[in-house]
Amino acid sequence: MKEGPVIASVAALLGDPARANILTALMDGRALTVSELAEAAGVTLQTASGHLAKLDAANLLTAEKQGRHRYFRLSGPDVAQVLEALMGLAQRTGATRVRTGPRDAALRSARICYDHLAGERGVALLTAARRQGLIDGDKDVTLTAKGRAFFTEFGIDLAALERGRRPLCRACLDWSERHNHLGGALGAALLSRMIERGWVRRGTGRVLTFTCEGKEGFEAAFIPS
Amino acid sequence: MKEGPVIASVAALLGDPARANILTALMDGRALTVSELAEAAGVTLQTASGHLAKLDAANLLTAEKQGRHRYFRLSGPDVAQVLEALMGLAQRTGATRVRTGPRDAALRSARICYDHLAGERGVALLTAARRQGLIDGDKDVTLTAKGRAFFTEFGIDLAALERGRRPLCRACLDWSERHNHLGGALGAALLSRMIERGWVRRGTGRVLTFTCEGKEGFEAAFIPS
DNA sequence: TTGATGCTTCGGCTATGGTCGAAGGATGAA
DNA sequence: TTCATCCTTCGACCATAGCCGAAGCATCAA
Repeated sequence: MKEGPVIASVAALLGDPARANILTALMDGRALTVSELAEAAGVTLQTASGHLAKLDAANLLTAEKQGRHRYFRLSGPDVAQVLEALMGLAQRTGATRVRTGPRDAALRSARICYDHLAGERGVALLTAARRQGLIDGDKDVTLTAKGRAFFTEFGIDLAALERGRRPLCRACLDWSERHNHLGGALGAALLSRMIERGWVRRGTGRVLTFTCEGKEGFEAAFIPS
Repeated sequence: MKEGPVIASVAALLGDPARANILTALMDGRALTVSELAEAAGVTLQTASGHLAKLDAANLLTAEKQGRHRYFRLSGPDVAQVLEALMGLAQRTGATRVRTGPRDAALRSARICYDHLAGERGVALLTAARRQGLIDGDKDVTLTAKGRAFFTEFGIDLAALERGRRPLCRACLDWSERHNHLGGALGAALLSRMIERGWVRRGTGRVLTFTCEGKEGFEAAFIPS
């Protein structure tokens, strides 16, 4: 009887269309200004400002002032994770409209979830990494010795990542697939490295597109023989 | 810009205190009548009826008529999973009040999540099972050959479970711990079997209490030597 | 200083929706 | 049939909160 309101206050924040738009706009992990978010949400500046104040007060967002601008970002990957879970639920329960545009297909194929790879490619990555014995475990996904060697070879400074506060590996449920993909510091580093290598390019919004070279490299590296 | 409202409609349903109370009351997987839910939510019968109609229309609940009564239950484990995720988020962001009563401690120790074991014990179970090589994998958790033998020995009819539609193993994120516990048909069967064996008893609400015998048996079976 | 830009606050309008009393089925018991 | 129980529907009330126009700060540029 007592825990209902606890979740209700959070859920109510996600339950307003304007705020939901703001949050989904931030799901790619970037920080956006108030004006940008107002446009994304389809409301005026004042209205957006009000919503952002509430989301900030609830610690779902963090604000950062830079000159005349104020940048907002999600306060953590777990916020994005809850949003993805809600999308999944909305999909199963049929609340979602049937959107089969090309943009949607692109999103399902590969997209950013906060700061790491999600979609078919993201799930494929984690699945392959497990099959090859690079990664082990269930939720507290851990790196095997073989995995450490592999990712170091791939160009990732694991020691640096481990100095940070953020967990190295983290499983994150994918809304379009129904499996996990790899989040955490390693997931983020992997995506940056892929972008660096020219394997993948950021499109508009959350869309990621793999280059030809990227597809080949991806498969050669993670799905050998 | 388009997916915001999709999640908003679901989130808005969870965002009303009365409805959130109803849903958390159902998180133990049991089916409850309208009157019981009205009392749990602290509203009158008419009000609850209205809320239930909405939740039903959104496919978050399923209704079942039995004589003069109408029983509602969650439409699936994923609903409970989203609720747990929201509780976790609420906790991290500080929306939750500090509840450190004995009931809360009991809940953290062991509780029902829809129909399987959650809390410290639930996480310990999955962790131990992985360590012993009974279970393998990340999200699509799978049973190893060793695991099949073990759980059959434990008194679970795996073949019967596999005839059902429900996935055998499923990882479910725990809100109090920050790890996964075991859901799915196997998770449910395990809990029933533990209750059958007198290892664990249902308390009020979602609380589960391990008997002395249960603690010993649990540790002997899952955390040997 | 003056002006422009980005954001916040204030005030008032409006609509949405949660709430309950009262009345109306539906089911089961006597 | 008659009555009691469980639930749903209707109607009306009311509070919450989303929305925008207008005005007020804050920052930067010239």
